[in-house]
Amino acid sequence: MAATRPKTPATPEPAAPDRLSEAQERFVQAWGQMAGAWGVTRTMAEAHALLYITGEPHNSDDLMHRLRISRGNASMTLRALLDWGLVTKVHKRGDRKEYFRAEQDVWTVLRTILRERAKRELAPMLASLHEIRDLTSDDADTPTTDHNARLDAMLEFATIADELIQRCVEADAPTMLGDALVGAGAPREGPA
Amino acid sequence: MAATRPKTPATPEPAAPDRLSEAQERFVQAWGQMAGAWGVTRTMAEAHALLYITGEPHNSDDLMHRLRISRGNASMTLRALLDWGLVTKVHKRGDRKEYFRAEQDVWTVLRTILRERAKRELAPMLASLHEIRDLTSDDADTPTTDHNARLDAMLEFATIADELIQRCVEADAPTMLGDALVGAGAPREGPA
DNA sequence: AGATCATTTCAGAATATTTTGAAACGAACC
DNA sequence: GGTTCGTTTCAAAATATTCTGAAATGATCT
Repeated sequence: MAATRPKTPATPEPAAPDRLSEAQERFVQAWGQMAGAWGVTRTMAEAHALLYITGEPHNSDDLMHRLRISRGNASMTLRALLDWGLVTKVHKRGDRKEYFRAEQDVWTVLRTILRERAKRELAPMLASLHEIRDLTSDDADTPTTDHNARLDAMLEFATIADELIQRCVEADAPTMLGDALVGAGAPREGPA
Repeated sequence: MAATRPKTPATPEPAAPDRLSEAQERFVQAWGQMAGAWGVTRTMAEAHALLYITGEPHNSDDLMHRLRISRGNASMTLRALLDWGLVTKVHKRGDRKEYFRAEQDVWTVLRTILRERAKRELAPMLASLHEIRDLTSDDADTPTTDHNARLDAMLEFATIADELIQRCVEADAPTMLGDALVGAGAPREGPA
């Protein structure tokens, strides 16, 4: 029965390279589904996933073919990833093309994403909250005191979140979870 | 000069209710911009913001008018918020309409969002990663060892994130930042 | 300079997401 | 039973987002 080329129609045991490719492909897909969670487009996430899981630098053409996207899209996607700081340029001797490599440490990737999202989303939010708070700050009317309390709660929340992220961003990989998150300004009650 | 009704054409000092309305409106807008960060639609975020900042229960009609959305949209949005657990139903005596109130504690809101997103996004991701890992688990080929290492790093990362979120979700508000985040399984190197 | 190859740009096309509005449904009253 | 008022549903419309592809730009070589 068992032969070097079995006639079994349904793939019985794919060769190692095939399994690797399939694993890579599925990883790219899975990571692409998380795109929303990271606040990037699906293609950005897929491109990043490909660069991460292969570990190798790739150029625009590689992306075009493996992700089946247009040249323009590949260019824009890589530029956006560069802008986020999720990939870096790599030059290859004797090759005119530009290559891109993804950061290989997952904790650094997380810190990069936290930093960018805090900058792009949290900071403007904090600014808005402060402005809004000023609208009713000098008002002693009863109807606004409740409103102000709610606004202040949100403001404190956003501020703590900002500080927490700041700590994570500044920490180095191994201490991130340990040191960075401790004593981040939790709203503790008693003093002693 | 100063009179009970000054003639100045450009609004010099809006009455307190006006400033309150404006503050509410701007808060709703600001919160709506964070919609992407929470993984909900802009309208869901705006509706939640309105219910939060006013502190009062509102019905479908209130939402329609204050948010200028259709009846159908208001219904779907409220149902989605209920589904997320971000609002609760409130019944008013002698009123057929259903009212909805937003959770007032911001840390509880955060925990709710973390719980839902972990369930909807992280859990499927973890499942996928395990499946993918199995594709090349029994493979001793050199090309797959690097791949497996990267996949394992990602798997460990996602697992820790899941545990961390779990702790936050289970913690009660005041201890969330303090106790929940400490000792969450950080990848420490040396033992001593 | 001119030739060649890589990259960027961006208006229009393709997709995906969100919203509408009217009809169907349901629940509370008479 | 029927009527009224409120809610839900969902196909079609409106919007928003992402992608394409070809032309423009830039970069490197002879």
